[in-house]
Amino acid sequence: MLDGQDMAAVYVERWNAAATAGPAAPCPVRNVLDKIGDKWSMLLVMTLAAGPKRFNELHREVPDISQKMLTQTLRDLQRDGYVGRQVFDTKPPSVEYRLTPLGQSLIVPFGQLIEWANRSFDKIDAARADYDARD
Amino acid sequence: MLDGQDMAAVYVERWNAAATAGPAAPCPVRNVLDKIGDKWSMLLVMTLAAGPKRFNELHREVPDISQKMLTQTLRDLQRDGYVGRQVFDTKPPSVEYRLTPLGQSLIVPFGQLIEWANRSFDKIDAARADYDARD
DNA sequence: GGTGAAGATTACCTTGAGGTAAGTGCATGC
DNA sequence: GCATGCACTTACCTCAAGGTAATCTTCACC
Repeated sequence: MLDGQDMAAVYVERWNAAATAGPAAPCPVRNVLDKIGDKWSMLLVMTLAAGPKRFNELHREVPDISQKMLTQTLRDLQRDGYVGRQVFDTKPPSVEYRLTPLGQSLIVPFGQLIEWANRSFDKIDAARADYDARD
Repeated sequence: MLDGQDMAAVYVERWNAAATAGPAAPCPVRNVLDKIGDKWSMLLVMTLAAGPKRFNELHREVPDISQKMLTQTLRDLQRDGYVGRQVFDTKPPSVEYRLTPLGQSLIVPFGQLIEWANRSFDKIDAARADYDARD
């Protein structure tokens, strides 16, 4: 297990390597961070963590997402191998989405981050109030 | 320690709580995710993990960032309590940025994510090639 | 008196993520 | 025959993140 400094070095190094290699060779870290940073990917992954769901079922559980973004985010997650899509030949055809093993494995480190966020939010909030109080 | 399902439940629940409470009550997770997802915050945090640095020193180590974004990202990180800013009364005045204990504590869960990303990129890449091969 | 470094700030512009709203094809229920 | 549900697709629009480039102030050096 790496410590903080080594981790930082690996990250910065990889990043710079990708930057000098041009946009054709994307940084693995940036790649994952883009998914994590976008508005819906991780919410869908976490929603699917409870088990496989169908399109409209997902839409009901995450009501704020538009159909367009639900389709698009699901496609992206599928392309990257985080979720699998299975069409059942019923009438009307139904489609089921479920996490792949890769998608499930993301939940572990992402979960650590969630825990950190929940633990630390008080401090962040206090820091903000403090900062804003000094003009 | 929570397992995947519980983690998911906490995340989705918090998210929904924040959504129904309106934009006035932001989700702690989204809050942290926004920093992690933006283009420069985590790169600066990781660069500062190696030790305190001055403004132009940071600019030299992260050459792709514009002065504007360096200033702005540093301000945001400072406001949230991730980094501290110390002005030395030399001539010309020099300014030093360093991680706070809160900022240092972020490196742990974030580092797990970096390791996951590096470990998993081959699979993601393979999944993409596979997906793209099927039109 | 001109140049350069440090640490910014400002005005302006581009790009793309995401939202809105409408439409599609097919089937069942009333 | 009309409405409704499912799983999308398409066209259009908005807004904010981020980039570019110029400018500022203070001091030291030559």
